[in-house]
Amino acid sequence: MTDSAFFGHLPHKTIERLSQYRRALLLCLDNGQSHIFSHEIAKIQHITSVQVRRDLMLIGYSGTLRKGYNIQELIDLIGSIVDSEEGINVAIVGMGNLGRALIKYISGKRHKLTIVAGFDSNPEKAGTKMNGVDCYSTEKMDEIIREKEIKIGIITVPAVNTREIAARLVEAGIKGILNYTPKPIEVPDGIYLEEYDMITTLEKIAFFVKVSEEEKEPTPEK
Amino acid sequence: MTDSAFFGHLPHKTIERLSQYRRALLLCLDNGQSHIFSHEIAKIQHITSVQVRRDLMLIGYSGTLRKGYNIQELIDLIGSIVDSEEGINVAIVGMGNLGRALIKYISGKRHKLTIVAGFDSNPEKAGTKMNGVDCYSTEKMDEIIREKEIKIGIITVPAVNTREIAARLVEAGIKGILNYTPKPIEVPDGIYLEEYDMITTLEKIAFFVKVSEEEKEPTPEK
DNA sequence: ATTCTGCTGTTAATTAAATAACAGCGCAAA
DNA sequence: TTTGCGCTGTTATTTAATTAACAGCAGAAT
Ligand SMILES: NC(=O)c1ccc[n+]([C@@H]2O[C@H](COP(=O)([O-])OP(=O)(O)OC[C@H]3O[C@@H](n4cnc5c(N)ncnc54)[C@H](O)[C@@H]3O)[C@@H](O)[C@H]2O)c1
Ligand SMILES: NC(=O)c1ccc[n+]([C@@H]2O[C@H](COP(=O)([O-])OP(=O)(O)OC[C@H]3O[C@@H](n4cnc5c(N)ncnc54)[C@H](O)[C@@H]3O)[C@@H](O)[C@H]2O)c1
Repeated sequence: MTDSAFFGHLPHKTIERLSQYRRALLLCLDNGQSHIFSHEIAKIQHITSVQVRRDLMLIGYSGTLRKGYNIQELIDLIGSIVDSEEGINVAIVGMGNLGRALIKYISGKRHKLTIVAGFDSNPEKAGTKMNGVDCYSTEKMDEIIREKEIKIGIITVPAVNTREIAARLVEAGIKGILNYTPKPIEVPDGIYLEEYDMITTLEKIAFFVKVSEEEKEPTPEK
Repeated sequence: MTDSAFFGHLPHKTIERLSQYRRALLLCLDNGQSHIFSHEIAKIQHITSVQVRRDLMLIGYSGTLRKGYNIQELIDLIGSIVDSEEGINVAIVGMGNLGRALIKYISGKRHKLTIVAGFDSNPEKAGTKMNGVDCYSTEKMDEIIREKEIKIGIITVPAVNTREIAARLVEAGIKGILNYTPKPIEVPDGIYLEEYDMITTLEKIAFFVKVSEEEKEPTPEK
C-alpha cells in the first residue's frame, strides 16, 4: 500500500523531470525498447545521468546492473507517484486556437488526466464537440465544474477576460489553474497556480543567442 | 555606449523575470501608471519584493526613494539588455492550431522580435498570409531562412516530423530553437534550445493539487 | 580464475537561487 | 527639529538544485 503522500516532499524540479521521463519512456516503449540506461534518459532530456539516477533514487526505484531500468516498470512507478488514483478532471476556458491546440494535444494522452469540458462565451461554440470534448457556454461553468468535479482549469481566453474567468473558476471550487493568458492573476491560498508565456521563452532564447554572438565577435574597442 | 555583453552573466532566472517584468510593466503603462514599487511588481509576479530589487540591482537600475521605479525607464532598460539592437527574425514551422496561436499572439508585441515567416508542408497553406505573416512551403525553408537572416525557429509540426525539421533548421544556420513538439531533439553545440510541454506543467499542477488534498485528509492509518 | 569495464546507487561538495537582515535616506507627522 | 515610517539597495545567510566522487557489483574479456 503505497502511501503516496510520502512523495509529497519531492523537489519541484524532480516532479517536472519525472513527468518528462515518462513522456520519453512512453516513446521508447513504442519503439519496442524494454530497458534503458540512465545516460540514455539523460541524453534525451539534455541533463546528466547523475541527475537521472538521483531522481530515481528519490523515488526509490532500482534498475538492473548492466541492463538499466525496466521501462514499463518505471512508467508505472512514475504514474503511481504523479497521478491521482481516481484521476483528475480538467476544463479549458476559451476555445480559440490555443484552446483547441491544447485539447487536441492532451486528449487521450494520459489515463488519469482528462479534459472533460471546454467553455466559450461564443454561443456558436457552445453545444459543439472538439476532439471528443463537449463545449459549453460560459454561463454553465459553475454548474458543470461542480457536477463533473473538475479540479483544474486552463485559461486560454483573451487577456481582458482573464481576471473574471479566474475568479469564477476559484468560485466554482477549482484547485489548480494553468494560465496561458499574458495577464498575471492572483489566487487565494490553497490554489495552485502556474503561468506560462511563450514570449518569455522566446526572449530568453533571443537573449542567449545574442550573448553568444557577442562573445564570438567582441565589441570593437573604440 | 552600453556594452551589453556586460550582462552576459546574468542568472538565467533573472533573464526570465526581466522579460516578465517588462510584460507586466507594459500593462501598467497602458493603465496610465508612471511609477511602481518593488512590492507591486512582486505581487504581480508572485515573488518577493527582495527578488525584484535584487534583479534590478543586477542590471544597475535605481528607483526613486518613496516613489518607486519609473516604468518607462525600466521598460527601456530591460529592452536594452534583453533585446538585440538590430532585432531578431523568427520563423514558425507548422501552421496548425498551435502555430497560428503563436503567430497571432507574438506578432507585433515586441519591437525587436519579428516573426517573418511561417512554413508548412501543406501546399494549401503555402502562399497565404496569417496575421500579416507570409506562409511558405517547407521546401523553401533553407532559402528563406538565409535570405531573411532568420535566427530563431519555433517548431510546431506533428511529433513525427520534429527531427527532420530540427535538422533542417540547423542546416539552414538557425541559432536558437524553441521546440513545442513532444519529441525531444538534439542540437549541436552553439545552438540554444528550449523545449516546453504543456502536459508536464499540467501534471505538475495535478501532483501538487493531489498532495495538498492528501495533507488535508491524511491517509487512514492501517 | 582474474582483471577490466561500465553501469548503479549514494554520499559529499559545489554552485545557483532565494531569502533574510539591515543600513540609509527622505518625506511626513508631530 | 526630531521621530517614525516606508521604501531602496546591498551584503550576508540559507535553502534548493546540481554536480562530483566513489564504492560496489555483474558480466565480458583474457
Ligand atoms: N501564454 C502563451 O504563450 C500564449 C500563446 C498564445 C496565445 N496566448 C493567449 O491565449 C489566449 C487565447 O489565444 P487564442 O489565439 O486561442 O485566441 P482566440 O481569439 O483564438 O481564442 C479566444 C477564445 O476565447 C473565447 N472567449 C472570449 N471571451 C471569453 C469569455 N469571457 N469566456 C470564455 N471564452 C471567451 C472566444 O470566443 C475565443 O473562442 C489569448 O489571451 C492569448 O493572448 C498565450
Ligand atoms: N508542447 C505543447 O505543450 C504542445 C501543445 C499542443 C500541441 N503540441 C504539439 O505541437 C504540434 C502541433 O500541434 P497542432 O495542434 O498545431 O497540430 P496541427 O495538426 O493543427 O498542425 C500541424 C501543422 O504542421 C503541418 N505539417 C505537417 N508536417 C509538416 C512538415 N514536415 N513540415 C512543415 N509542416 C508540417 C501540418 O500541415 C499542420 O498545418 C504537435 O506536435 C503537437 O503535439 C505541443
